[in-house]
Amino acid sequence: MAGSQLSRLFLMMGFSRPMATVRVRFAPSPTGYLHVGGARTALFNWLFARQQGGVFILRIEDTDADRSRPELTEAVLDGLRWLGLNWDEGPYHQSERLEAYRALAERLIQSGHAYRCHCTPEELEARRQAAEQAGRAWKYDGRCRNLTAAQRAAQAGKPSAVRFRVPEGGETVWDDLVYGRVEFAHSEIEDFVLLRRDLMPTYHLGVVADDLEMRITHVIRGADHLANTPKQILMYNALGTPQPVFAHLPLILGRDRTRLSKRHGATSVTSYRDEGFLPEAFRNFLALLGWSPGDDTELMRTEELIRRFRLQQVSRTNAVFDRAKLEWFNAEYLRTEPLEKILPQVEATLKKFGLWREEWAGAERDWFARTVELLRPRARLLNDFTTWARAFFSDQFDYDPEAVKKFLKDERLPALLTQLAEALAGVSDWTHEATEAALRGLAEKAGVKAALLINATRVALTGQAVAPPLFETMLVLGQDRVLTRLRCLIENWPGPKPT
RNA sequence: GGCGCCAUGGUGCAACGGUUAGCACGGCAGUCUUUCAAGCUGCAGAUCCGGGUUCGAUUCCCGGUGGCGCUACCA
Repeated sequence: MAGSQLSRLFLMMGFSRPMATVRVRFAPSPTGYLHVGGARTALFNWLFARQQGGVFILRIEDTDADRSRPELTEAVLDGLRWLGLNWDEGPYHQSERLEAYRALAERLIQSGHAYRCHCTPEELEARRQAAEQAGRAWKYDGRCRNLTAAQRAAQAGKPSAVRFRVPEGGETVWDDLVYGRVEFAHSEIEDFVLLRRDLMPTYHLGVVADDLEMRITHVIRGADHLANTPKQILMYNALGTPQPVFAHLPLILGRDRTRLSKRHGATSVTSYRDEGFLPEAFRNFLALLGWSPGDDTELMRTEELIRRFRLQQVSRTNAVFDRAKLEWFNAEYLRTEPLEKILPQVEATLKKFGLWREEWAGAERDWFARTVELLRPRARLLNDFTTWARAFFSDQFDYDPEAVKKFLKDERLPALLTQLAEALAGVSDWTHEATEAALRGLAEKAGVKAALLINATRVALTGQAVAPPLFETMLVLGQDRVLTRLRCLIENWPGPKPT
């Protein structure tokens, strides 16, 4: 038979059994921007899909009309695009599939797995309060669970919600790819609402209907959904359909160990983009929040992440978001990525700050590349190119007060720098060697340390106390600029003047 | 409160019955140097507590404590 031949073929290829194509989804609700936790969930889904040759689906869960903001969908997509998490299907919108959810709810009523509940939200709230005041844990009391035919008929046509009929005894157990065996007693699960009285589906209905419809094989989502899982499994059982594999991800916390939120600073991943983080660095950092390849490897390009990622290796412990480490990753990528991959990103950053000049893409392309190469070992964020390294791309820059204080305090400097400008003006071949010889020669003649001149000149040329090695800096700035900036500093001397 | 999950230095991860408990970030010190990074060297710093099981527990079991999550006609 063809099937068994196929099985044998898979066995020969090293697969234990022929598996259906992996299909995973990221299903954000557009109630906010793409935050770090959501981005990590999306990343893990994406890594798994890419590794398995599967399909990564994007689904927008926008059934809460009060809280969903359509324009935020675009913000979420924006974040995913920045991170390079491309999706193969979608984005699907739940708001466009309302009929399907209503039909599924009806089907569950027909099969006896769900029922109409006529309790109003106000009544429910009152009973909940009463129970809590009496010190009892509230759970829907099942008032409408077993109405007689006559009672149902009396309510026919009136607004009602649809609730799932949770089995009375027993428990639901599943084998989570991350958390292992997890079980919940049915007695702990209330008859949850599937369809609201306004006919909008709740999360549970929408998720199960869509995961079924989209043939999702693996549900990879935050551990905050752990307690939702038995409800959904109950629905799969009621529908007589196989359930997907579940893999829950530990949560990402802020420094104070509470859930990451606005209080902890940047909450949207695009704000990290705006600060000048590289997407590949951010991805690498994110991948290591709750997962490790099992050894000490940390720097992993995307291909390696895809190759080594294992859901089974995902940790069960919540992780604290460590900004300092993220910055380290970024600095590392800034220094070590192939220059061609960095240049366009520096270009985009300069454009964003209005410092870009078109000739750097044309005639002065080499100059631009050399300059970025010179600067990048000391940069931590892309934005450093427009702030700290501004003087390399613009003649308009300020002297950092700290630099002035540190390196321009010697009263002899105005005179010395005047002589230095003269000496440098006389250099005919503008090379590292020639400029260095001119400066050191002057230092020796004047009887001062070369470092005094070097440090002061660095401030003159860059406005900063920290910059690349001076003679390399002179080279990329060129003779005219160097002389101009030296004279400019002397004329506008910000340090102590000779008495 | 109930239910669930988790617990290795400040942080992220290793060690899945036997290691002087490893790596990275961060911190500190030294080195290099033309400032600052980078690099190199070194230092400090952890198995939540208590019981078991075992020749032997970070590891397995139980209890406690703590943290987090859920507890909606939100997702």
